[in-house]
Amino acid sequence: MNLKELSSHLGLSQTTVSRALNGYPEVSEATRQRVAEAARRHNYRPNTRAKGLATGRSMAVGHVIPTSARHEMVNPIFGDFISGAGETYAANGYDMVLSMVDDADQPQVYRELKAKGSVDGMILHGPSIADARIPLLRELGLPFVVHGRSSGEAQAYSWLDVNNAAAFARATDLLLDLGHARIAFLNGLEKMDFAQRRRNGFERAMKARGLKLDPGQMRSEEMTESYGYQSAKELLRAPAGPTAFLVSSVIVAIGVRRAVQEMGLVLGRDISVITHDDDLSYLRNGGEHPLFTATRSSVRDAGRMAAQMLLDQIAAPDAPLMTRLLEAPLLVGQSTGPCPPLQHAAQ
Amino acid sequence: MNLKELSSHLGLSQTTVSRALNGYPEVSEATRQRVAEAARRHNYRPNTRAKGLATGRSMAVGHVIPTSARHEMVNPIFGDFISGAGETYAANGYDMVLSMVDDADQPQVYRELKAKGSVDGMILHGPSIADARIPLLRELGLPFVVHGRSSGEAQAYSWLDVNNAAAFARATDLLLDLGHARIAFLNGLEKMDFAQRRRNGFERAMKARGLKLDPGQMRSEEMTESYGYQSAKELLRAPAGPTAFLVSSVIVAIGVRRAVQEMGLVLGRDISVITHDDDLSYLRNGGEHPLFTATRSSVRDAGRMAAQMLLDQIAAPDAPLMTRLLEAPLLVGQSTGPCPPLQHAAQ
DNA sequence: TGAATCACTCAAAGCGCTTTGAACGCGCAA
DNA sequence: TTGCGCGTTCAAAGCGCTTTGAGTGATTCA
Repeated sequence: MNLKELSSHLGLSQTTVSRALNGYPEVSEATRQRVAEAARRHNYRPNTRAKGLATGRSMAVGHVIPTSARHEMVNPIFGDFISGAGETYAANGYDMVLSMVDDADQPQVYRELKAKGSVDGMILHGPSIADARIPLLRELGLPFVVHGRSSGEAQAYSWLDVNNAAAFARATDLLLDLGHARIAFLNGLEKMDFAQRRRNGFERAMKARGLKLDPGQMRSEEMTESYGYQSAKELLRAPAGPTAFLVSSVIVAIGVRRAVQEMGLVLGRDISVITHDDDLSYLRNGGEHPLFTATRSSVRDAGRMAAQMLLDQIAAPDAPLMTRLLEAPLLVGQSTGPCPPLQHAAQ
Repeated sequence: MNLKELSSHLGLSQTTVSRALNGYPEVSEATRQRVAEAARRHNYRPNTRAKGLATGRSMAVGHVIPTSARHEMVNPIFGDFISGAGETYAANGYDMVLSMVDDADQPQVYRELKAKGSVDGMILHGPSIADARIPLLRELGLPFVVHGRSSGEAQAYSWLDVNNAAAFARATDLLLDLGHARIAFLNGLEKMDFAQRRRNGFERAMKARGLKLDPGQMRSEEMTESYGYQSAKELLRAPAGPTAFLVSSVIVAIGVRRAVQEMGLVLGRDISVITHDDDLSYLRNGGEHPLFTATRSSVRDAGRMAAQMLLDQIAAPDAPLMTRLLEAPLLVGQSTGPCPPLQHAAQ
């Protein structure tokens, strides 16, 4: 069922039918009703491609998800982020087109999406320090919103980010307040901007108390369970190992917990752990009394908001750029406690 | 840069340029070179919508991901599945359009994608028993491939599935061989077809040894960490609790592990656990000597394959339907051992 | 009464591409 | 010389929609 058929059915011109359906004022109310009714009855939906061709808009938003080809790794937060964003798109009649591509191929993909006219705007995921994609998107003239930020980018751009530095500083402060001094820091990959900021937060808090950093207790890797496990195991075995861990994701924290328990230690008593918690649906950390003490920020909400910001920007391209900084509250759970008076037995 | 501009640049007609770029034979080799070169220089990409309108194909594939609105839950395997599928699409010039919608809205979304002509085919995720979406898609006339199967669907359709029944029967057999008799079964939601099949495998293996099923030790829930934790905790506290767990996903198994350890028991000694392992990138279960004994099947590979099956079907709609059953080998890890002679202390 | 206004409707152009059917120029056989 | 076939190129139609600019008939005003 297309416009032509529908309008000949109704004995009206395509113009009138199109206008009736798109809410233009120069159509009598009676006709509009008649048209709407017929459209419903025949389950008529304007063809997206034709509509797009005529209007010059695609009613679609692109998400280019970076994947590490080396590890075949895709960050588990994307599912939830996209699910949140998808809600917003669905509510506004937008489609979401997804490309999952290796870091190296990203610029090419952006160029292509633009040249092919597949999308009206983009969400940029996983920004690194001085991310080259930001100037690229600006040059391409596609509206975009960055999930995260990119230090080193001079010009303004739209972004939505968690206040990672503040959150990790606060978390560090709590550990310090509890008497911990040897704090291991298991960060994400530090070419990622968010990881850099978390590190800054951690270092700032440590230095504020006059503590010096121990590079041997700071790591930076892709955030997997086994990264947490291996690191914790190694660090805890070493003499003068950490009494607390500051960790970048619940998945990594689960690995840390495994190591801790395997060594016969007790979480929250012998070893404290604070993690960032993206509030993933399948990995809920508990509500009132969470398992892990954590800085929490729902990545699904972030998806919803980022999508809305992008749609606003598409609707009003000349409106000023928007930015949004979300605070991540620190929720105390069962994984933190005062620093034990005696050093735990190494090994 | 569009066709018209490009061809006037070259002093050729749009016809010739279009044909040169699409590999038609009636273009001289010299012209083809010249055109290709110019296209490259100007970074020309045919506009997707225009091309789609002219050809009647959209060069896009739809994935409709079911989300449980109630739990804001999206199955964590989708990220990896889609990442695998995305590889295949990218290699073949297809886009992927994603809708994340509540179960209840699914039929409407399929109808709409068809009516709007947004996609040339679909992957159907998370089939339930007698899933109504299968007849719907058939009726709509869209090529589709099901990830999983749907018992109760009479007519043929394309699918790609793991042999869940066999895998879970094999896993159960191993536990029984190790002397376990009280085996708790933490299944996924049993309205899901895969969960039903896993249950069948489990029950078949139990009955084959003349064991009767204990409904009190069989559960069925959305596969979260806390589901595993809560269930294990409750079951292990009860008198005559299980000595082994058969579990539907690594996430759930992690919850079980937490409960086991919290109760002072040792995994692989006091309590055995076998789980299904989708080989998620951020939750690798270890290669040679895995942490969990598991039936393993890479959901990323499944994505790759399902996507290829769909593209084949789009290319040759009249070819016979394809189906593919993947076996999931049982890899022995550290979470299984002989049933302990004495019952472990309850609580 | 005629002109101007208004509310509504329409035919046709155009979005950027593919594809049909026609045309063109050339060499070769008759 | 004509005629044919071949290799190559082209003009134009059409995909399904929006939107411009032009009616049309009824109503109002002078």
